[in-house]
Amino acid sequence: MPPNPASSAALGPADLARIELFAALEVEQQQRLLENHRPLSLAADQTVVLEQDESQGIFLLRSGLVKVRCFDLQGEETVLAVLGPGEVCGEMAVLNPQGLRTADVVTLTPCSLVILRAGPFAGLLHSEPRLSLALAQLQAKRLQTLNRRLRLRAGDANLRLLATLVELATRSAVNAAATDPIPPLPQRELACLAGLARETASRTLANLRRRGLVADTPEGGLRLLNAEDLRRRGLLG
Amino acid sequence: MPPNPASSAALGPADLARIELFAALEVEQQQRLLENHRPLSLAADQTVVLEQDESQGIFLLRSGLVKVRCFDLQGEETVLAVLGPGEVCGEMAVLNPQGLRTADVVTLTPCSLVILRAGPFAGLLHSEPRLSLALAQLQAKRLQTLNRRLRLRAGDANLRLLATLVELATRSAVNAAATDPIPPLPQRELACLAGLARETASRTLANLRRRGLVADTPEGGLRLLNAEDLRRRGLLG
DNA sequence: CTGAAGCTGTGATTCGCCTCACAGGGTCGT
DNA sequence: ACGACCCTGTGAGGCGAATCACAGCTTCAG
Repeated sequence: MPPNPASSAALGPADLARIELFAALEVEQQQRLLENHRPLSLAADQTVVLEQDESQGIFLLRSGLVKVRCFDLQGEETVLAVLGPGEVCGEMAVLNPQGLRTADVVTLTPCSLVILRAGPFAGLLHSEPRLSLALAQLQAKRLQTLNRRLRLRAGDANLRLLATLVELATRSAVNAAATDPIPPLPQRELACLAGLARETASRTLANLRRRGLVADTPEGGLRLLNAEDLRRRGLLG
Repeated sequence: MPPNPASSAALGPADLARIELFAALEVEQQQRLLENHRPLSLAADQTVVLEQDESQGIFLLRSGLVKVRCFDLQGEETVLAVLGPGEVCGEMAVLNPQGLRTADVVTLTPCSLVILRAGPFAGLLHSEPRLSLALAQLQAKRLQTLNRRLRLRAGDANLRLLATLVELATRSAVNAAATDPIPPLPQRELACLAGLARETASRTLANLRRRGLVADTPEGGLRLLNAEDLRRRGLLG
């Protein structure tokens, strides 16, 4: 599928400046990172990068949601992160000496993204402390959200599903709130994100609807209704 | 308790060179980091840093094991990481703009560690790409082990306990193998690390002993016996 | 129209772990 | 020596989620 012309047009330093990782760089440096960039548009449920893939490249997500996942030996899928507009992935493969991918990235919704060449990025990483420091800070943030994820795995089905919905809502747009709408996703996907069986997700969701904590949107998605309840559960902030 | 003179003596650049995070630095830079460092010796089960503590400082672990943990709203403890000799902690608080600690650090065994001043470290971070890059790489490694931890939470009690024992064994010394001995820890602690009830840890451990996968050491600790079995379960590498 | 395939809801059953309860054996202070 | 305390092992019961099974619904291709 050819890239969407509307989304690939006019990509410039202004786009990078909006991305935390690159915000501190000089315009000229941002220009260099943008050399030979390639736009990429994908439908939902498409693989962006494969584990063990050696293809180098930094992915900027312009719109849509993706999940970062891996499989254990029994074929069980574990979701490591959900990324939304303005976020970056693929930067860990550049840090890794072997340059191997350590996880899959798969679209949850239709996505528009941009691939930057890894070479200039890696080069700049060695010469520009602002970039490597920003990267370390990005990783620190990733560690924080992963910590949160780990904590939530101890909770029951309600908590886990709510936490998943909060994550989806807050990442579905830049500066999104927990009560912003969540794009339509199959229950199978929600269950997988929450680490639950599909049937349990269905029952739990029905439960949340009955309690007035979640409602369906006209578009077929979901919306969290009770921010106060979420705060009480420690799912905000 | 005063610091152990034997362990606090003669700390110099050679010590830092053995620590991945600082290995790439010039000797002169290492010297600067060591200015005003303080040694610290702790018994088992002592708190090193408190969550929300604003005290700045980088901790180098010279010997012993510590756990990094946090609590959720229900008072449940979640262990985020286990660190051993040669590892560093506290560096995330320097990256964090507010400088707040995001987790507790508690000793599992008697520990000898060194506290570096945060100021010089933070300064060097902004001027020396080798340091900030090494930090990003350290964070990347942390993310990897946290990913593994998250995956294992999906497994059953046997897998989780074995994974915990592997982690303890491999971190109990520099370059330790999974079949190296694990220092004595109360079952309560093992259970907490594995995310299990104490009784379940006891029963599961009995099970592993019966199957010849684990044995007690004369010192009161444990030792993993069957590396092949661990490999089959995806707990090595 | 019709059948295939995917999604959702729901019951019934099973299984694993948590919880409660308790007993025996160390260690320590007094 | 004695109790207080913590550690370990083990039994019994209950609960929550996975699993199995299926029915109604939509979508879509032929």
